Amino acid sequence: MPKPRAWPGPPPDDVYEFSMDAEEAKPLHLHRKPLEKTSPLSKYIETEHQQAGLFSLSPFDPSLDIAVDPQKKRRKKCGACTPCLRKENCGSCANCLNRKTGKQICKLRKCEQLKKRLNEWASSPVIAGSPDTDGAQ
DNA sequence: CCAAACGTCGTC
DNA sequence: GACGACGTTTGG
Repeated sequence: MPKPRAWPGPPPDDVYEFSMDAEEAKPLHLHRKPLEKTSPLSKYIETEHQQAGLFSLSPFDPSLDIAVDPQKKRRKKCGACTPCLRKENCGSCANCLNRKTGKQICKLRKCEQLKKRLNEWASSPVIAGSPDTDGAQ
């Protein structure tokens, strides 16, 4: 078994079952922009800051977002944690030294949220700022 | 199209 | 359990 792995790709999802409404059935353009097209990083960060410190409840239902493909949707940096605030890479960590092969962001810039597993992150009721010294596990 | 970065699997 | 490597996704 050279490289069995799990699935080399997604299952037979050659077609989607969503209703092809005239409004959404627009031509697939030339690129693949599923959703969130007009979301500048700056705007995104601002939103995160607000949600992280000003709003306890999300303005939108996160369930709808993950309902699309929770296991395939890639998360983005929160932009509010210390690592995210870092603008330059350290250039000394393994990721920086092996960025070409490792293809990963500098360890010092790795978002606290992304460090957690998708399951843990999805289970977290709050957004960062909760180290929780209870050590539940 | 390319570079950067995330997600998952394999190995130590 | 942590780290490394590779594939894939995402943004410019």
